[in-house]
Amino acid sequence: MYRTHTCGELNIASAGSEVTLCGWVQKSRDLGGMTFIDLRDRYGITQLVFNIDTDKKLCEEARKLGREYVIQASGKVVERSSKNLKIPTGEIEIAVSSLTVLNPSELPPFTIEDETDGGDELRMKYRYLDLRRPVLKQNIYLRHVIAREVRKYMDSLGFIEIETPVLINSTPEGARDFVVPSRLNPGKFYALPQSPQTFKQLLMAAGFDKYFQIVKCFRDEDLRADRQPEFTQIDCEMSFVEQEDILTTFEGMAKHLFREVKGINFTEQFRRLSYEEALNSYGTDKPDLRFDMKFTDITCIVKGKGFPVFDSAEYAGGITVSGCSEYTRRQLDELTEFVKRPQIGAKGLVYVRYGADGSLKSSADKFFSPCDIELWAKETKSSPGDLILILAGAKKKTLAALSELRLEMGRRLGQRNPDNYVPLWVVDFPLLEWDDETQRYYAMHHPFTSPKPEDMPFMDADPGKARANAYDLVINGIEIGGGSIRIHDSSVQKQMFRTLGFSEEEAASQFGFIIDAFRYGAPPHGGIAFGLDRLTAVFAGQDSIRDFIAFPKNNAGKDVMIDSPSVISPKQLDELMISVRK
RNA sequence: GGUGCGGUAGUUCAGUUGGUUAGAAUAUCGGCCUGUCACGCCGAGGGUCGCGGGUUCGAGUCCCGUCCGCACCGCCA
Repeated sequence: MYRTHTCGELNIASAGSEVTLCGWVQKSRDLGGMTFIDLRDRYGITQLVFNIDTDKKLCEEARKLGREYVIQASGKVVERSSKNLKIPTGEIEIAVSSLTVLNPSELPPFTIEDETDGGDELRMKYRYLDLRRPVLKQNIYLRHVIAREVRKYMDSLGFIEIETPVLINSTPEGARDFVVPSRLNPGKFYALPQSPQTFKQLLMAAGFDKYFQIVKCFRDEDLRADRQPEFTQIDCEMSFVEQEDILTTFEGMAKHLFREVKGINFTEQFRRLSYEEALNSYGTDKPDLRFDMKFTDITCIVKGKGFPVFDSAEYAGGITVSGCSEYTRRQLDELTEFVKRPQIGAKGLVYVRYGADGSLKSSADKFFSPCDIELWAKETKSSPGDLILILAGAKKKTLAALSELRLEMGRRLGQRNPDNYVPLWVVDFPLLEWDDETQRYYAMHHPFTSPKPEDMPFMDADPGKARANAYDLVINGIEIGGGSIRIHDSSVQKQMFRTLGFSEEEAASQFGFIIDAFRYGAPPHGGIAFGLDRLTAVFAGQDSIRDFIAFPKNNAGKDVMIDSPSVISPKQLDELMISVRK
């Protein structure tokens, strides 16, 4: 037996007992006559002590131990004469009587500490060392706990976890697929699933009325801090349900997770916003509702006064920032620069300072009378001490820019506290989205999403107006999950394919199996999928999902530790009947 | 495909207007030290300034190109 205890479990109650611990040398403090060693494992740190008076030879050996040596130490648990109350094991130490080096270590390229001296790039290259750091261990553990609690909750409701295949077919809709050549079928390719969407619907047709799966999904698109080419979904589907059933069931799951993982009890129902409300009030379909700062549409009242910027604008909207009327010229210039960045793309920023004394001073005073400005202040429900920020231009772009500005102001006012959680359902998404480039409609969610029955008449006349039985769960401005009630009626499905511009043949060749299946009695069904990586990051109050994945990819989709992707041998290419263009 | 920021000691960074031998912290190594826990004190070693080219008497610093990293836009049903 290598060890009797871990490095995180011994305390004052264990004093006097003989124990054996294994772990890594985190740090040694050599005081001359005595040497202290912090021994680290997954569970914590326990101090070892060596005294030259007790055992000179052993003490000499201890002095030679380098960082990250793997050792085994036996001895007696003793109460410390000077305690460290910062760590759980800080009241005791091990008076070591025998020491074995299980494996020495070369000097690691960065320090294995929470406040490491290593940069991102280096840490990614030596990810297995990075993962030794307690902060990262906690992240990975948090992910495990969330997955465990998901399984507990789902099981308690009678859901069963079913695996679906990873080698499937490419479909042209949606994200780019990762493809895998088939050796047995030369010239043919599998694709990795972007989600198990069609398979979970087939499971409904098969009568598994409550399915879930914690499953890897793959999308060959550019990466972001919150987007990886392979990521994990909590994928769920239910039969004989309406939208309300899904929202209730999975709001329950979210509440269960908040309670069990974070100790937060949500007693009230989560807020709900329609897609349209979300867009008009916050400029985005995933608003951060930790603070309000709602948009006010002032297009009508600012037009026709001779200010060309406003007169030519399709939309003008403002936000009221409380308590910022004293913003300096420099701060306002900073905000102007912020919205003019190419990523945001506003042409400029109009502001009104509503002084504490009731005075109104705007950057467009030239064109507007005090009366006009007063009307703006009234319309935006501003009061003395506030700052009103106004953007104008093309509607879609301006709403998006104003949304970014709103988030920036929320951040500046400290209203985006990561320990505060505000979940939100966004509902009534549009069914379709027009694409200018290809001059056709695309399914906003996917082509199996059902239209709202009352919007069916739009399908032929004005498809852009049709709303879907689709919903997203948003927490603190992060899209955590989304789903829909699916189409189970083959005539509706045919109508959908028609609206998307698919011929019967195209629909049959791409989705024939699901169309076929639905001819044999598919139940009404719907579902939802949550991003486990994002959910974990949000629970830890972080923006990037990379530190919640044991072995993530970098910005360019590479794993720098194993140097992937890489070239394959001519022999392999030959077997796959593939030639690579030079 | 595009925008921005960055690349200097093992590591994290500083480096002024282009000017002497490129610095600090930390890590490492050696010495001292019996209650440390960010131990302390003394000393030492450690540099292809990402790479290539250009301007200049002289380039870490300016210019061009290129590679790499991060964030973002496009993209992500």
